[in-house]
Amino acid sequence: MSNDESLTLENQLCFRLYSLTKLMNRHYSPVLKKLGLTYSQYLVMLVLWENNNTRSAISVKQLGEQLDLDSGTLSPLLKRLEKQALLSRFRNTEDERCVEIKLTNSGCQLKAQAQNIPAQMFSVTGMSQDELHSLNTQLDSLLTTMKTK
Amino acid sequence: MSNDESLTLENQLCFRLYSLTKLMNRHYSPVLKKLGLTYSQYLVMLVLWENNNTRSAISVKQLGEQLDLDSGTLSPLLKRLEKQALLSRFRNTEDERCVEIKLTNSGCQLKAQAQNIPAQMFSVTGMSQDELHSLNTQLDSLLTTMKTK
DNA sequence: TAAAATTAAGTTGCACACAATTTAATTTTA
DNA sequence: TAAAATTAAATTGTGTGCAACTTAATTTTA
Repeated sequence: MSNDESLTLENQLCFRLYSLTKLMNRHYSPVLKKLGLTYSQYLVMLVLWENNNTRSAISVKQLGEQLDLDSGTLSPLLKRLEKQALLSRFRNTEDERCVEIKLTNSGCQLKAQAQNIPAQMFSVTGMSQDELHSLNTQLDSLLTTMKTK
Repeated sequence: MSNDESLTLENQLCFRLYSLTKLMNRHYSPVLKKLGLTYSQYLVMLVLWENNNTRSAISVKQLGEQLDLDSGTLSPLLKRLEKQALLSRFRNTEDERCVEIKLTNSGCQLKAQAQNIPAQMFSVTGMSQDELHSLNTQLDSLLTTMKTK
């Protein structure tokens, strides 16, 4: 491919990822709005639900590692979720630099309302389980490569 | 897969797309910074370069259709590019509702500095041309499906 | 152990995305 | 053709992402 051809929208993997991410967000938004969540807030809740976080806590730093987000993004986002009473934030007594996040009961209960979202979103893709799995594998390998470069 | 398993980060296509888009952006940013562009601004410039836009103009609406962005995003972004003297904006005299965008000479000249970016980014993916083409095809089909639902 | 370095959150500032609204121009239609 | 509807940009407000910086706590090291 010539330099000139490479420099077009339709030849760019990145534009496809960018467009798909926006499109995904637009499909998630109306569904998540019923739970009072944005997509990023939903990701945080996924991590907390996954760890059955009502009992044990997770630090902002750990959350940031799992979601690949820094405190500049997470701090205000977590404050909004706290204001909605979905989680609570408190300083670790052993190490006062760390802030720990715990689900409230209502944050834990919200999980029930989210149970059908993955299936709903899967149906929007129009893909088979096999196609989805294959695409996930390719994207994982790309993620791994790009993280190390 | 159970509802509970579906509701985890690692099982979500969307999280992969979201993470990859952010990762791509982090690889583009330092490269684009040398040209004084953000990734979104780069996309706009790609469309303008592609249409050899120094002579013929393109409306904000057309730009928005190609990039899937609305005026709420494009209007301030285009103003910033105008301030950098990369493009000019003027009302269409036939239909005063429309604003037309034209590259300036310096905006057109910037293309030369962008010529090697696609190859540079391709190398970051670590993929072969065949793998890239295959992934692009899969993402295109997903884009098409999700746009119509 | 006191000073220097590191670490974790939080803050500030900038640039998107996008919903919702506003303004002005054009087109439709009653 | 005057009123209603539509269209194109721009504006406003909210919520990310992230770079750069600040603050406070902890760890390292000289």
